[in-house]
Order: sequence, then structure tokens, then C-alpha cells
Amino acid sequence: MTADRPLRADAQRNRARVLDAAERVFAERGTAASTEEVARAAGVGVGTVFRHFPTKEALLRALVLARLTRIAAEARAYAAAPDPGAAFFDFFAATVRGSASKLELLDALAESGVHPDETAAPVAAELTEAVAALLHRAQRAAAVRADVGVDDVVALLAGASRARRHTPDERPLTVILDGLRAPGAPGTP
Amino acid sequence: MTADRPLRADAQRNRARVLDAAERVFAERGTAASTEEVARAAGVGVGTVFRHFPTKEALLRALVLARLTRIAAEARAYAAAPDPGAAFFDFFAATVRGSASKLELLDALAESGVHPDETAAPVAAELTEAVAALLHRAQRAAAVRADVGVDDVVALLAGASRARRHTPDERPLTVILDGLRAPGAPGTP
DNA sequence: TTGAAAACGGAGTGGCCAGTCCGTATCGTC
DNA sequence: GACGATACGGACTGGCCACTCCGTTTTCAA
Repeated sequence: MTADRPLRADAQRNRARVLDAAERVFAERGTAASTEEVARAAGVGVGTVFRHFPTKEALLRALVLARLTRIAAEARAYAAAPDPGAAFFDFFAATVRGSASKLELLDALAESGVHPDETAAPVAAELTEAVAALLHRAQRAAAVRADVGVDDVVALLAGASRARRHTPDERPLTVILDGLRAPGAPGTP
Repeated sequence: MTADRPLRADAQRNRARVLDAAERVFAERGTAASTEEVARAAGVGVGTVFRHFPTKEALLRALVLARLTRIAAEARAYAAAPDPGAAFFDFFAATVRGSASKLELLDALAESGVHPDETAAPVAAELTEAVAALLHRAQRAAAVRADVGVDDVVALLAGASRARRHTPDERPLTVILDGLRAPGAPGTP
């Protein structure tokens, strides 16, 4: 229970800069990029990076968390759209387009033996819930096939992102979206 | 033009062992596993590993090459199946099932800034050609949608493998296969 | 069988990188 | 404006890991 008093103005600014720089650097140089590179890109000393994120792993974690949070928020936003089918498919497509090279952070984490922690769990739950809402509404409207679950959708999000890293082409995404459509729905004509 | 005379018996044996061990070790510990770990798993000294593969990158490359070669061979084998649609879909499914955790090697390579070299090019071409044959035959038979190209199929192979790492579930694969089917063909009923 | 060529093993080396430490700079409060 | 608290920068350290080197072992051809 640390009585986390608000950060000083410069500290807040630097924390944000580091997060930003880390996202950029890791996206383009891979997660093996050194912390010093991140610090340089942020215009900050390494010490500062490590003060805010005691470990490189913590930094990675924070990035993943931020991303998951953003995606969850977007999912909730799409839930407001009138057409259940469009809401689901638009969310899916937008997420894939926006995450092509970034979702891999998640995998980077998983690969390096990082176990999900208590901080991540609620966010993950939040995401799952938001996607489930979108999915189930779309399924009730017979826009999405009934036999897929939330986990399948998440797995397909990851898969579609990976496919996109292979080609900038939209075709693979289209194929996956079509595969998700319910038999009767307009899609593959 | 090195006059590569045949390897001595022990050398051949060890080379194979190293390749084997490397595949296992990198698959389960990630490509960040040290060369020494690979050597130990192969029952060999590090020196031996480096004699056969002058660089860790070269070892990774060799693994990817071997895998691509195997997949290409399998693609050619499936081309012999009577039903063009089944040939394509069975090949796709088998490759994904067999490569779930292994195709990532390819990505590991790509990520660490490894540029495709002259050795890889012919094998890649071979693979592309074999897949193209399968794909086009299936498309002519109206089993696979006409608007996807070989590159899309390869991207989707990678994507499906990634999805599979997320869930052992078959559903995501099914979704992708269904997305690939031609409109009229039997698939999503 | 024997000896030269080919391989082997593994201790050693150099470089890189995560993480620390502390003297200095900045902030914010009175 | 002044002082304590907070944050900063970056030189430094320890450990790990790719790769080298060479004395020893194995192969194989004659």
C-alpha cells in the first residue's frame, strides 16, 4: 500500500515520453532493442526509464496494458453502433489495422516467460467482456456464426494481425471476416 | 566455390543432432535460448555448433530453411490427391497443425533484421510454386474463392499458426478455412 | 596399422545490456 | 527566494552470451 502521491509535473511528462518512445522503438527495432535506445528516443537518461519502470519487463508490461486498455475502450465504443454486425466487424477490422505490428508485444511477453500478473488480469477481463458483448450481440443478430467464442475471436485478432505483418494486403483480413460471418448473412456472396 | 568434399561421418551425425536439438530448444525456450543450451541438448560442445553454423543467425536460418523445405515437399505431396479442394484444405490444416509453435522461427528471423539471402530464395520460390499449384487447382475446381493469391494464403498460414498458439482450439482454423472457401462450395452450410 | 586430415570439446574473451548509485538539477511550497 | 523533497542523467558494474582458439580425439585411406 504505497501512498502514491501525485507525480511531479516533469516526472509525469517523462513517464509519458518514455512510454511513447518505447512503443515506437520496440515496434520498429523489435523488443530486443536496448533500454538505452528507448531512453535516447525519449530524450531522457536511462536512470529515468528505470525509475519509472523498475525492469524492462515492467516497461513491456505497461505497454501491453496500455494497448489492451485502448482496445477494450474501442470495443466498448463500437458497441454503441446501431448495426450489431457492422459494430463487430468494424471493430475487428479497425483493431487489426491499428495493431498490425503492435500486438506482437503481447506475444513477446508471453514468449519471454512472463506470467500474467494481477495488474493485467482486470484489464484482460475488461477486454474479454467488451468483446463478448460485441460478439454476442452480433450473433443474436445472426451476423456472426454462432459457433465461435470470445477466445476464438481474440485468437483470430492475433492471427489476423500477424497475417497483416506478412502482407499489407487487405485480402487475408477479408477472408477471416468472411469466415466469421453467419451462413445467411451478406458477406461472401 | 568451395570444393565441399563430403563431411566425415561424425560431423554429419553431429550436424543433424544440432539441428534437431536447436529446433526443440528454440521451440520451447524461445529463440533467445543460448547456443550453449542448444549444444548441451545436442550432447555436443559449443565449438561444434559454431563449426557447423558460424553464427547463431546461420543456425536459425538453417532451421527456417529446413522447415520451408519440408512444407514445400508436403505441398507437393498433397497436390497428388484426387480432390483439388480437399488437397488444398488438408494441406493448409496439416501445415497449421504441425507448425503452430515453429513457424514463428520465420518471424524471429524477420524481426531480428535478417534479410533473406540467396540460399533462402530458391526454397521460398519452391514453396510459393508448390502452394500456387495447389491453390490454382482448387480455384479452378471452384473450391477456393477466386480472389485470393498465393501471398494471401501464405500470410493466412502464418496467421492461423499464430492464432493456434493462442488457443489449442480448432475453431479459429475452421473459421479461416471457411473464409477461404468459394461461395458455392460446401463448407459453412 | 598408422599417420595426416578433419572434427571435437570447452575454457577463455570481448562486448553488450539490464539495472544501480549518487552528485546535480528541477519542482513546488511557505 | 529559499529550502526540502523529488526527479534527473549518465558513468559504472556484473553477468550473460556469441564467438574463438587450440590441445585432444576420431575418422579414414593407404
